[in-house]
Amino acid sequence: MRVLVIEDDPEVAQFLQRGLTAAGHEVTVALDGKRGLLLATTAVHDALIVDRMLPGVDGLTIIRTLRASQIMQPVLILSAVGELDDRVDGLRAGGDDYLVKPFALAEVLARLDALARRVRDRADTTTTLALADLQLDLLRHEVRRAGRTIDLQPREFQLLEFLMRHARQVVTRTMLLEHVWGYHFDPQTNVIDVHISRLRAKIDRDQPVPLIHTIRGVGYRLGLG
Amino acid sequence: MRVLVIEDDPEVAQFLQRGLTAAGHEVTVALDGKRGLLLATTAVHDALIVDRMLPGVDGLTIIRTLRASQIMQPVLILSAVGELDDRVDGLRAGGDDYLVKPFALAEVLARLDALARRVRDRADTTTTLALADLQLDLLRHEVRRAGRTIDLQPREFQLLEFLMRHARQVVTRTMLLEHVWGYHFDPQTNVIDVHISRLRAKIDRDQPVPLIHTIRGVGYRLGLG
DNA sequence: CCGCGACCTGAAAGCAAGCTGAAGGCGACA
DNA sequence: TGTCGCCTTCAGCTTGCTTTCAGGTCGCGG
Repeated sequence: MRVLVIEDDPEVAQFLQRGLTAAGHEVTVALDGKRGLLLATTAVHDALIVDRMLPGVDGLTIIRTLRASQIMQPVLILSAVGELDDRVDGLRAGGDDYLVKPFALAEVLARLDALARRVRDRADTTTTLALADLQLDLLRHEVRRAGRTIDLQPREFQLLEFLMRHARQVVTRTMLLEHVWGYHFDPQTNVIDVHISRLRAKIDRDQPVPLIHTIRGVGYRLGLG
Repeated sequence: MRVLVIEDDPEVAQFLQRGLTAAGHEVTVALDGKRGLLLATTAVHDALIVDRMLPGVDGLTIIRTLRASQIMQPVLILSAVGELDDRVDGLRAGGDDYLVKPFALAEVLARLDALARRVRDRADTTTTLALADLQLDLLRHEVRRAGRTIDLQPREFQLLEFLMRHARQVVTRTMLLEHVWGYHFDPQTNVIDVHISRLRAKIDRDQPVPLIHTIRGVGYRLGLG
């Protein structure tokens, strides 16, 4: 699991990083809210651990901002306060679970597992695909990037859907021809290039971070980096 | 009201059974989770009262299982714990209300009434569908847009009803053929186009905002934007 | 009980718009 | 410097919209 930890106390941050890494997770740490928000919106994570009190951008503000951008990764809130009212605020802001300092590493891992399980259950009714700030709603047949709705042609939609279903993987031209076009041969034209180009113009143009990457000689990859 | 009580403590169970029966309800008691789940899925009840902590199958698990099977009877959760985390978990699992032990009989009855009322309200609104300024009254068989009554042919009414029941979602041609026409094959004609056209003429013509949208190559979507 | 007419439905045809894919020239990466 | 990929243009074709027409059904009146 790729976990983003947003925590200003370097001691706690390191404790989490070590513990989670030891448990087999991939951990990114942000030491302030601003940086955390940036990472949360631009990089892909399976879960977030966010401190309630942060210098600069407050933890709850981060969560609200993310939820407003339809980023629905599970969030585990950390708090030194532990008062009930605070808990309610946190959960109301869109947090999924709450943990009061001091906490045992085992508890963090347990709650993280619980969150992941819940997300997996939710994913059974796969009606929407998401990657960073890009999301595709199959039921509504709607694509959004950074909150803005994007109109796609049928072929473009199919193409993007396939890319999103194989997010972060390299997708070869042959795979695309087979699954998006239904061709089982090479049409000897540049259809794919053309549609990737059109998709880029709609998805990546005017965006700070491109999501469609060319792997020269191989194919394409949808993702960050 | 037919109430199913799932509670392992025989004292509490008997207390509830007596109290509810005296108040005119029909009560079934299950003393463990397994038996409770069986009764909940096989017999008809108007409401459930479920203990949070149960030997065998946990109370929250019962609720989740029921909700997953689309059993939407109102559930009142009982808990000896009374901590906030627990409440949140319970409500998130699909419970409708929460009661902390020890409780007064009057309170149980009051909450049960509240739940029943909520369900009744929910059922009332089922006779009418609405989207933006368009509304469809199933009982009166009447359609209004922006306050003006609109005459629809039977087939047009069926079509609109189906679209409204799937508002904001894409409805494919196949779905329409199956559910509005009852065809399980492609009639190879443009019936759908024709009726959509007629419906548009009545619903969307002379309106500033169209509600019926074409998703090229897929179907149609009723909604704004 | 039969016949007429209004109305509803679904098929077909013509039309318009929108989408797709082929080709060519340009740019970038190795 | 050569190869691979990108972008634009354009023509053809698919898709969907609208109108017209004919068959069928229901209700009413003779």
